[in-house]
Amino acid sequence: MSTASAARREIPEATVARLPLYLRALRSLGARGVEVISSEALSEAAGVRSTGLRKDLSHLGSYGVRGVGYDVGRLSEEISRELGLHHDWSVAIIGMGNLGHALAAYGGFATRGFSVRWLVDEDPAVIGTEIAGLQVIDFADLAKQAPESIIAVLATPPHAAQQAADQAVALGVRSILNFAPCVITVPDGVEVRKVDLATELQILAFHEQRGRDGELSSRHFVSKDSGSARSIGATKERRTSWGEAP
Amino acid sequence: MSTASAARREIPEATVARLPLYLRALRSLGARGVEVISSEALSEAAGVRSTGLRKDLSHLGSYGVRGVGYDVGRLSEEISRELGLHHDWSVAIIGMGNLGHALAAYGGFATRGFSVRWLVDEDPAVIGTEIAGLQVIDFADLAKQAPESIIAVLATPPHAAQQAADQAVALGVRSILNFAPCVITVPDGVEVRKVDLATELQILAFHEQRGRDGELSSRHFVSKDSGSARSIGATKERRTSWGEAP
DNA sequence: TAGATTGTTAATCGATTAACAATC
DNA sequence: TAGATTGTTAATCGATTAACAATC
Repeated sequence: MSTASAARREIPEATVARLPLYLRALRSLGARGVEVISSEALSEAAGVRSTGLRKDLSHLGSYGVRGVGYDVGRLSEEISRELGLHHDWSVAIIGMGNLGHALAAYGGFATRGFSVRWLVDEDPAVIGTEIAGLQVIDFADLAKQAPESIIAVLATPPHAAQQAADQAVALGVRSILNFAPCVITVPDGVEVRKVDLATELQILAFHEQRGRDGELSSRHFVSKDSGSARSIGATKERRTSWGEAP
Repeated sequence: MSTASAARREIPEATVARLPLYLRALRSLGARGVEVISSEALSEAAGVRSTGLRKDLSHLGSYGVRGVGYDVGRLSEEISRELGLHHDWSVAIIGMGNLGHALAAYGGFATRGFSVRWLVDEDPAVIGTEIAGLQVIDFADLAKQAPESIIAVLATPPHAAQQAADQAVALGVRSILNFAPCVITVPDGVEVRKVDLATELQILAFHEQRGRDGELSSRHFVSKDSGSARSIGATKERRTSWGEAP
């Protein structure tokens, strides 16, 4: 399927991490009927610098038109393809506590290429119950039902995370999103990304503390990671209620 | 309170982002009765390289003893102080959908220096209800009750996030953790960090796709961001059930 | 053609790693 | 003293920014 010209471009890790932001912005623009957009405007919508955006996109190839900009639909397609979103990914959520429960019901995955298809727990009191339209199963059942490649979302308490990760890996899982606030160890070839909510708050606390102390020196708190604080004047559509989760 | 020697050390952003990981590992070690630890062992528990750990700690000062290691209690204290965790931070969660609900009930904040004290929504059907022992209030009430410095956790749907952020900022909030999958714009001096769940999955999908294609070239997927995939042989305590969230 | 905007090259900046001298 | 381990300096690496030539 891959042609000779498909020599695998190396895409910098920092760029990969931003592609989803561009895609998100493009989809939103597309939904509003925007068909062509400049790097300047797109970068603003994505919360990055235009020069960085162009550099990032240059790693994918040349999909823009000088003097004009980028075709929103075309660029969405190309980024989707690059991210591997042309087929849907199946997700298993492991650990049905508060967080696992919320993630199971979270609507934000389906719209972005992921189907939550399995909910796993080891507590007999939870197994068999229905959450967000799915039956909670145990690992043995997951092994039977999930021969294909899946992404595991770990939402167990920390003391159970390593064991759960081991079981997932034994099933062939090679991508894990870890919400448990602990380090998990996996074999080579398995990728782990982590989201630690309290860690994020602690980083904010650090800056807030520094900020108050150093008030008079009038620093600017332009965080590296968050990025979004950087851009000014981005789209400002408002209104409506927010009873439902993001 | 600050002495002349308290010339404000600049701590690199990358270091700040890792301090919470060190603290987490130290607390866990301390709870197990470990009193002294080498940079080598601590780095493994935290999922980083020992050389990086020492470099990070050197920004805080010299709290280790050559030939011996670090005092677990002392280092915990110093990092806590550096992060501003010697007083508890108050958190307001904005948006009581699935995710906001789960975050309100999430036990992992309290143990790490944060008190969730306010739950905010604008839906009259939700305001006044009780979640995790707290009454849901509206912004007007929050304005009355929260004169002090607070951290806002945004868990609204994307279309409502900017407005909610504006209202929070108007109340004096200067630190925002944004779970809504959109860019929000804030004035200088306000810091935003973001957590986008679908984005994390898309980054994993990218690597998984690459991995399968490039199988024969036997790459190693050592992600920059996740870091935890790097260390091998870290602590492996197991067992017990995981009915509850992390 | 003139104006706009991309894609790329070069310069800067920051973060990681390696090496090792200091010192317990 | 000998062995271990920190803290720091220098080298490498990668990511960001600036500048501008290519070109629609």
